[in-house]
Order: sequence, then C-alpha cells, then structure tokens
Amino acid sequence: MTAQNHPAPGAGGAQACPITPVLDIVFSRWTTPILWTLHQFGRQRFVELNRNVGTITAKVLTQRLRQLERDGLVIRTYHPEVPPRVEYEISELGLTLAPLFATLTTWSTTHLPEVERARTTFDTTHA
Amino acid sequence: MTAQNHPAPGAGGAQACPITPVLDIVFSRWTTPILWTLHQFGRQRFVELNRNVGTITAKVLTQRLRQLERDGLVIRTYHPEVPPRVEYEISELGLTLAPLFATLTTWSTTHLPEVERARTTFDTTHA
DNA sequence: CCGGATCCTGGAAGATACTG
DNA sequence: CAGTATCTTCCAGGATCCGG
Repeated sequence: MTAQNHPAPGAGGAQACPITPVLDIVFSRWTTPILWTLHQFGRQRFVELNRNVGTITAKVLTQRLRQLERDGLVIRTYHPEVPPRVEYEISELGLTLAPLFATLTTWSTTHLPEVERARTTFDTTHA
Repeated sequence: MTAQNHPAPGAGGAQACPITPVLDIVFSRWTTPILWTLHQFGRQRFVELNRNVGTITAKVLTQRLRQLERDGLVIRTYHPEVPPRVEYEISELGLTLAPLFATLTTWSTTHLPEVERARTTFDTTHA
C-alpha cells in the first residue's frame, strides 16, 4: 500500500477540478473503512473499532479519527473513568455521505467486472 | 503531497467494506484531476494534458495514464508519425463515472461549509 | 484503556538527462 | 514529442515503548 494524497487545490492547472477538495476529507486513506465500520457496527469503543476496521494500527487509527472528528464526520465521547473509556460514532454530517457511498457501491457492482476484463485484455496484449 | 493507497481488500478485518476496491481505481492520486481534465477539454495530446492537469510531472502523468488505460477508463491512441503523436480520451466506461462525480460535487457544495465550520470550532476548542 | 513520542522503512513523487 | 532510466528526497505508516 502506498499513501495517497491529492493535488494541491489551487496549484498548477488551477482550472479547479471541483471534487479535488473533497477527496482529502472523504477519501483519505482508511477513512472509508472507518466510516463504514462505524456505520455498520454503530457506536464503538476504540479497541472494538480497531479490531473491526481490520489491519489498521492504533496510531494510525487515532490519527484518522482525529481528522474525522475535526472535519465533523465523527463524534468522539470521552468518559472520564478508570480505566478511561472512549466511544466513537458517526455524526449527522457523516451520515450525509450515505448516498455517495451508495452511488459508489452501485458503480462497483455494475462496472467492476468491466474493469477486470479491461485489465486482463490489457495485460495479455502487452505481454 | 503524499501518495495515498487504501487498505488491502481482504486483509485483516475482512468484513469487506464494499467500496474499498473501487478507491484504488477511481480515487488513486491524480486520477480524478486527469479524468476531469479529459472530460472538460476532450481528446488531448500528452503535452496538452500535462499542462491542463496542473503541477503533475510527465513521469507521474505517464504512470497514472497507464493505470487508467489498463483499467479501461481512458483510451490511448498512438499515431506513428514523426514526431510521434499520442492522444488520450475518456472511454465509455470512464464516462459512467459521471453520476458519481456529480454526487460528489453536490455533496461538496452542500456540506463543505459544514466541514469548514467544524474545523474552526475544533481548532478553537482544542487551542 | 487510550493515545502520545520516537525511531525506522518502503515506496511515491520530483528533477534531470537521455532515446525512438 | 512522448516517454524511459536513474538518482534523490520526502513522508505515511508500522513497531515499539511510555504515560495519564
């Protein structure tokens, strides 16, 4: 896996692809699996979330959760107990992404096979 | 700018966030600006595209175009002349992404201000 | 239990120079 | 013109240890 960042918003070409700014918010690395897991499993503690998301490291999970919290997509609730307990859940704003994800899923099921076929033909013709 | 890759499809959590596989196809770094530019300006030669996309390097542009071609989203046409001429355009499959981008743009105009506000409040409360 | 601090590494991306 | 090859730089992410 590599890292994925996106072009600087106003840099260079500057004819401003309108969706570029959204990418770092919604499609930064790990953000979609995290949001998906929160949506599927509902409010969860940190460790649960860590398990459910998959191979993500606690450090990275913390980083991404901070970003998501800052962007208002995720709500963090801290319970000052011993031992401390922290819960995460999707915010209202985060839920507005649902139709977007639905569109993505639809496209995936519809056109992903075409991509696969394109790849195999490309690989065979360029062998 | 960093690179952005996404979690390994089946790795770890394995409850399979369904949109993860699409991310590397559609939302790899530079892919959206490239597709956007091709959509806006239509069929273009390599250098034109290089200018229009923005700050991207020729090397990186080549890499991304190869990937997009392999995935069937972009069509590459080579004219064996002197000097050589190569043209790129969006494929039919690539055009099926239009509604997806439309959804993204809609979400952007609708909810991006909320994200901005969330950020400022977060930054002030955590100062 | 949550997450910050630190060190380290693989790979992306920039710069430059070079071919068909 | 349209790439390729090589070298270097830079940073996200993994591992580990520590603290509240």
